[in-house]
Amino acid sequence: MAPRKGQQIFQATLELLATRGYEGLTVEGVAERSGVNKTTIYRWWPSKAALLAAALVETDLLAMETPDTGSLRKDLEALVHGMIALLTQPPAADVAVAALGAAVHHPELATAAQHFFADRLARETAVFDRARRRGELRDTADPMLIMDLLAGAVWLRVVFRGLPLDDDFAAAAVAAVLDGVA
Amino acid sequence: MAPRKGQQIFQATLELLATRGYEGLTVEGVAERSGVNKTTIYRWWPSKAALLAAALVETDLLAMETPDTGSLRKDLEALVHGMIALLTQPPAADVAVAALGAAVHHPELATAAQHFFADRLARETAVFDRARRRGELRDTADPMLIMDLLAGAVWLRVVFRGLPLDDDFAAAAVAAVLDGVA
Amino acid sequence: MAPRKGQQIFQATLELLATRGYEGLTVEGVAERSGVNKTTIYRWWPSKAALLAAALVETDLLAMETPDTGSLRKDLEALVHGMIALLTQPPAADVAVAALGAAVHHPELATAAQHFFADRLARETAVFDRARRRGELRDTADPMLIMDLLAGAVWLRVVFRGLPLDDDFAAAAVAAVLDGVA
Amino acid sequence: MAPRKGQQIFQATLELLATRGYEGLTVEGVAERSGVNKTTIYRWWPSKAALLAAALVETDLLAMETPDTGSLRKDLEALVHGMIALLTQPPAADVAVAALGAAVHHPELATAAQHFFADRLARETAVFDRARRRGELRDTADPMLIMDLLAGAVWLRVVFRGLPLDDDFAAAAVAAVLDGVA
DNA sequence: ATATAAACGAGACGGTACGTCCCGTCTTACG
DNA sequence: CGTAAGACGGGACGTACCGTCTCGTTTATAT
Repeated sequence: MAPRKGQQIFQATLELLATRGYEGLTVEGVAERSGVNKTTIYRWWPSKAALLAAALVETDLLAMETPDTGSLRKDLEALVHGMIALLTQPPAADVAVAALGAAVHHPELATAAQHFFADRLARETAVFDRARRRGELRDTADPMLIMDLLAGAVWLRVVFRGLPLDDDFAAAAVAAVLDGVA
Repeated sequence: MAPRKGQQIFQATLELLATRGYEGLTVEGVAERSGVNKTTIYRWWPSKAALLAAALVETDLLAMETPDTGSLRKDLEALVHGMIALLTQPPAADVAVAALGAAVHHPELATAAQHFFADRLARETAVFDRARRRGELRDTADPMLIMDLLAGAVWLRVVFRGLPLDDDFAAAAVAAVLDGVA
Repeated sequence: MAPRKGQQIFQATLELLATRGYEGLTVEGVAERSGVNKTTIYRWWPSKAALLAAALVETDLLAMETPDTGSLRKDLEALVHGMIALLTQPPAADVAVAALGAAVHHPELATAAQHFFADRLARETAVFDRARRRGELRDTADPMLIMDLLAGAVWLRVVFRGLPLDDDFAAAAVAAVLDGVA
Repeated sequence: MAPRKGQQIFQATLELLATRGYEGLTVEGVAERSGVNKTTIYRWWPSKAALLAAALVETDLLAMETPDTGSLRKDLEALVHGMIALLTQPPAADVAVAALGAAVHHPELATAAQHFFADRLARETAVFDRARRRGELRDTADPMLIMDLLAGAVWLRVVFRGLPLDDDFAAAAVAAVLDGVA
């Protein structure tokens, strides 16, 4: 259940998204770039957002690695690092930021975003499980909350505040959450 | 330096944004709704994003109150509460989420978002100053970091995960940051 | 040399022509309505016009009766009557007018129209032969011319002038041609 | 109330109609050929048929001359001649036949056709008035009927029978109507 | 009865044109 | 003489059919 040139279409979709942004991503542009007729795209996906969501599912551009350094602090710093890279290092950042930004406005992409974060959390759980076994984490600690604090801060800093993030930020953020600020 | 029907234009802009979303917000729609010619809008603002940025500056829909409960924890919980309300309670939420979402794609709005968060931080600073005076906060604690962790988590939960947030979340998030999870 | 569901196809063709007009008659519509795949239609007829031409050949919706009242005048009036009915009484009129109108633009249908009128003329010849035997017609009179004058007038009135035609018109037209107006 | 390049649009419309037929007449084609954007055409005319109707009203390609030879027979022969020319001599014939053929299917064009024939009849009336004054016409003779017989026969012969028409036809047709065939 | 060929259905595709929406610019008339 | 109405070129939208193609699956007939 996929068009014959599905890969070209997805690739063109992500390329256009990365280079021209979400509003510059047009079905006509994708069609031209992927050597497919516009009709074919509409035959398979009802909207630009649905097409992009499908392309995002297929790509491994946004894949994450699950760190396992032996220390929760280091693992979390690595995760924050990965998040920073995801939102700042081209070409993944162009895709990730634009797609997450568009998810605000489009249900199909919102769903994709939910899957994206749910999938990440599933992998991150391993980190917390190991930490808990090592006694590095309180029993009451909530992994989703911790990751949302950290990842949310990265998003806010990078996208909303437009500030650059360095290694120190990762360390400081992780420290704040692990050790508290009071 | 403002058109005669500036208020109607801004109001129409925010109404359209709230009801139809960012993509449904069109210059033509604003013109029609505010009884002004499209040309007039283009004379004063170069783009939809700039118009919206201006409208956001003028509105008090997104204003915040600075809590002063006598306790940092309570103050932070109140701030998180406010953030949750901002992103979930209509009509402010429709405007705030759409505008912040669009800021990802549009420089003018990104600038507005930066001002928005800078302005909030300036007010929040009072909370931290008081807390520091009361000895509720380490000297090394970074207010901006703390607020980014908390506000970022709210954004991520509400917008990217699509999850509802309640009072417990505010308390838990503040506790994590204040007390640490290790 | 006909598809298995030929009758359904022809019926669907004429139905669509009658209800939606020539432009609303589409191969896809015929395929759907007749429970046949679009490919099958294209296997047998090269175009919409060819399909319609074939359907018209098969139908007896446009058949005529040859009058024989014993009087040329009465016979001609009956023929004019039949022509009026053909162009004004549904459902035949919907098909006949649309098909003849389309014949202007499409060679296949033009050929069908020529056959249609040639066939009618062959039958009408009997009327004139009898009249000539009865001495009701000059030797020099040209049956085709007479019929073209009468039938042409009906077409022009009904289709181009959009006027309703009644019995008096038939009588007056026949009188003009039989008796002259000078 | 007309677009700035109205003349170019009308000209392109009639050219395309003449060269490519009614179905080959496309709004996009007219737009391109007349150096106008498609949007502009839709701004002024709701459909292809309406555009064509407007173009036909403006053109003098289909204008007729009113003969005045001093004899009804000659005048009528001249009128039939003109009708034959209108339906057979390019470029007028391409436009006239296609437009009248399309009038069968489109209300706007049907209206235009009615005006066209009504206008012709108004001019032809002069011929009949003169003839009546000269005593060449019975008092009961109906000009519209006479013209419909003659013009209808020309249409039927040329378009539906696909036969060539010569001077003899004009003479014979006029003779039949003036003198009768009985 | 069964092979075999014709006919068919399913459905993807490139393509053209449709008619619409909105963009941002430009012309023009008027107050 | 500047402002505002609105006409304009332009790009993309999403849709409808077109006519073509490939590929299995019936369905009849002719051994």
